[in-house]
Amino acid sequence: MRIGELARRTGVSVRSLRYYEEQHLLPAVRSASGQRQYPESAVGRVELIQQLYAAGLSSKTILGIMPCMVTGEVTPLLLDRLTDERDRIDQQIAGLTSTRDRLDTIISASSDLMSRGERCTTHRLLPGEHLHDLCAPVEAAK
Amino acid sequence: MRIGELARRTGVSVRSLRYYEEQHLLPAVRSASGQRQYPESAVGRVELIQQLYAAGLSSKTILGIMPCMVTGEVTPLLLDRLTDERDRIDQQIAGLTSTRDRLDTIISASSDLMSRGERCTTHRLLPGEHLHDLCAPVEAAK
DNA sequence: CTAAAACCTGACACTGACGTCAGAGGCAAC
DNA sequence: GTTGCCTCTGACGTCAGTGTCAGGTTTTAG
Repeated sequence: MRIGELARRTGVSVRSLRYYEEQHLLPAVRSASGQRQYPESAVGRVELIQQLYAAGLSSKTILGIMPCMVTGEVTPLLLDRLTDERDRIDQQIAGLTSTRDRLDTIISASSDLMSRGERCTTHRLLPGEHLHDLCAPVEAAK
Repeated sequence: MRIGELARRTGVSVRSLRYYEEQHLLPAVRSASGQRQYPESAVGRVELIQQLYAAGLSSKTILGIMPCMVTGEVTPLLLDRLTDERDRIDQQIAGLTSTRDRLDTIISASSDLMSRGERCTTHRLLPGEHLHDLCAPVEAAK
């Protein structure tokens, strides 16, 4: 398969695929004329790369854990890296969940109040202060 | 409070605080000599900004939803924005969870095998292919 | 055979949230 | 006053992943 088809099938730009090769994430065999040739398995590999990118891993980090997916051997070092990343993602999820809940609280309270025709002006968003304390411009400091 | 203290108390760099002001996320009152003065409430505000940044919101997006936290009035438009962001975060969490599970599967299986002194060489990472299919360099294509 | 479409390399542009540096002024302690 | 730390503005640097363009070769369709 050539690069254009792989791009179409994965929804990833040709430019990105070349970049992945540059980062040694997606090796490609070259035809006599120098064109990149990919096997079927490249589709899944690109999707894996995209997923890891979406999870906030850098190309260097992906490269670091790729060997275990390439050779199928999981050394203790690789296992450590995988565990580190998993834990990082767990933390990220925790943070996102907390942010989500915070937004959700506002959304529920607001739509609740709005449905009763009231204006939400006193709901606490930040600990220890009321909404209007956040009004710009910030007033005189201590 | 001056910028240095705010930086220390929030763990955010002075540069970032100035950047937040530039983005109209964190207004500051100026002393006669031009130095920024922040009220106590700025601490919570900075933390909120950081949390939203961590959730992947851009400064423009944060600015877009900030009014409801500033004026305390939640217009239907703002409610829409909040809901959009909450939904986006939900999707992000879903993606991360799936990635996490994927890593976790590898981790469990590998440590399992390693504890039995075996080498993990056939565990399926990508649908339809075995690990060693991912070996670089990729072999001849169709 | 020829034109269009796809591919190649190399390079520069861009975005966003900062880091960093230069040069200048402000402020408290001694 | 002067020493030393804090702050100011302005500007350029960084990083990662991509977009985009130029100028040239290869493949494919008619």
